[in-house]
Amino acid sequence: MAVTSHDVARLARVSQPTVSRALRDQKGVSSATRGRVREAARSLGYVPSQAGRALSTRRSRKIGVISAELSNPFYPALLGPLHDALAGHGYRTVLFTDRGERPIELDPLLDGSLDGVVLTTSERNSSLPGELLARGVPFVMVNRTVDGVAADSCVAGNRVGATAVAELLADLGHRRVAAILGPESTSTGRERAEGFRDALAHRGIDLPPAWMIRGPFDPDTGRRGLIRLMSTETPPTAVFCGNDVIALGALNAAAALGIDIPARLTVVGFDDIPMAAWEVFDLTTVRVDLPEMARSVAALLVERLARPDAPARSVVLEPRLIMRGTHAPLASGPGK
Amino acid sequence: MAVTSHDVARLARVSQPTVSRALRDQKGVSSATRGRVREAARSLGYVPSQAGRALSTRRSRKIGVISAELSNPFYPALLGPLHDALAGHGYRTVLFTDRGERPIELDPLLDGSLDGVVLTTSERNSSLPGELLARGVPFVMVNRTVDGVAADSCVAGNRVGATAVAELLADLGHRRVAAILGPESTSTGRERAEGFRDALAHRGIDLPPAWMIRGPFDPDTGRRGLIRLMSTETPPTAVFCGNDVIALGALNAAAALGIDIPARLTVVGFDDIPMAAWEVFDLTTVRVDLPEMARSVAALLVERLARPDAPARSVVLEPRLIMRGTHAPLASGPGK
DNA sequence: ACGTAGATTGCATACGTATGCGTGTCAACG
DNA sequence: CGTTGACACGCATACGTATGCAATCTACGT
Repeated sequence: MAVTSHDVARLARVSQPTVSRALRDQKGVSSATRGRVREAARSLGYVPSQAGRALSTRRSRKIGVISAELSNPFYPALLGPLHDALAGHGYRTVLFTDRGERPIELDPLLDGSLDGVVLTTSERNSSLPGELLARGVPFVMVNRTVDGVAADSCVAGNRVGATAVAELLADLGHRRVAAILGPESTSTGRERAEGFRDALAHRGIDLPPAWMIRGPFDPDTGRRGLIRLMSTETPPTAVFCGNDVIALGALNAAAALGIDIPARLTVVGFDDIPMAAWEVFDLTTVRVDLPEMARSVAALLVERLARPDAPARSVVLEPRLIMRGTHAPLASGPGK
Repeated sequence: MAVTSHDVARLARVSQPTVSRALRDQKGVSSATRGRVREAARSLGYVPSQAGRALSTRRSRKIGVISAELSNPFYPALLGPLHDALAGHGYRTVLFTDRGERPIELDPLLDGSLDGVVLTTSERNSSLPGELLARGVPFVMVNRTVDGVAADSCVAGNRVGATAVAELLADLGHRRVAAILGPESTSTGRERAEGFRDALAHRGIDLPPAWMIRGPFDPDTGRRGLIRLMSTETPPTAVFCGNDVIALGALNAAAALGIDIPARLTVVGFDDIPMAAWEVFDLTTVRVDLPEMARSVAALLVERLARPDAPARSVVLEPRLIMRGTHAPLASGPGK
């Protein structure tokens, strides 16, 4: 049924290897022959089989990317640029979604059908990097890292960013400050939490445990977290969210509760995903340059493929505060 | 470097074909041998090569899914369930993103490395279905269809849904009604537009061309459309949006313009993507059961794979109005 | 004891492409 | 005219798995 290079060879009256060489513009084929082969291939609608090629060359020019579910808007924001960056290096992206439920399926990553892997969802104690390392599968971690694994990675300056937020809130006069954070089991969750708490402490502001709420990086965490925080008698006047997705959830809860933002409550996020700039949110946040992160990851991976035994490298992207509309000075007036 | 079935065979002191049979639980292998092979495979960490398997069986158990960019929230909402539904039938999903710019790359769809394809982004005049048909690649169109191609498809009842919206707006007393619609070049764009216009006409309400704004199914279309509509001297009192993503853009513009929704303007969407239910939007819309659509598509494709020559089938999902907070009766009071 | 059915296993090969190596051709050069 | 070399091309084979078929073995019935 399918057209193979043998069919093309027969039509062009050459051998199959000559077809292979001609179509890939290798030298050793006369231009007359090349023309005949091209024409034959075109007229038959020949498309080289990737399976055959991969088997023969042991390379697929495909990169596996492990992502959380796409319904979490952070991941599309990262994956789009990543897809483009890899394409720029001639690699196709194969997406694997990692719903938390059960561990991700290993076989498709290890069976040699991928030239490399990008990990975006690793928990700090994940065994996946170790597996890949043991199998010799080149990989890069992005956004999150894993404890004690010497591998290429590209992450944001989480502590620096969180510190900047703490400074901002302190400068605005806030003293009753809370946080709705990501899981302790992720590097981003932990580093942003620590950076924020430490920087607040440095400014003499205490962050009581009850005001450090934890949950997955999803809108529901923000929603529930905010409801809990605001239902106490003396609620916080500012909330730092572990990422934008959590912050959007918090803003939704605020809308549901009728809480005026930023007049009554300051909310700050982290990442600056595209939706943060939407007018209904207008979220003050910490920008992580995701396109830059994507480019950086692609470059790291490509170099790793070229030199498998080179020492591991880590790239840290410095984040930047983006001032929008969800922060305000502490209301000094008559208050409530 | 990689472990092959030959390595396993050597260790288990059997032939390679026996390894192949043993690990796939075929009959004709004694349980003693099967045990030895299993153990050998386990101890070597053997993972069968998909490339080799695909080459030999001519099947990959992979389905290609063509989607628009993931930054458009409609697609994650459809792709998540679709991924699950296909997985339920034992198929893996391979994602291809179709940015409008240049036509999608054909070769990876035709080279035999996919058992089937799901099209989500077709323009009405797209040549892709024809190509797939000519090549004998099984495929199903979902959400959108293509003119004059007899192929399996699963779509929403776009005219019915749009009619329901028109009825609602008329019942609420609105007479100055506008629409911000998707591209005429898509079946959804056209059917929703026609259904809406016709149903309005049936109720004696005219939809002047200037109030039928067209654009891609993205937030910016909604944003710009609403700004244009509301900057006339007698703006509409209700706007129907071609899908939820456009509606969200419109709501953002309304927020930016300080337009009170629904008091001053009714906005209705189409699809009921998860974000429509977020409190900050609380969008009244037409629900398309995307999980059901996904299941239906998966079933259609699986049956197509089983019987390639069966007649084409079309499934239409009946939509349902979801009343939330962005619609209201026409303000009968003193008005502005 | 002998034939036979059934179970277990190996042999040979196919799938489609890529590549090392050998062969043939022809022009240029001595 | 013989030699050398470059060039174009084909032959053989490898990549890893699956499968039709033949071979071997076991057990059983007569």
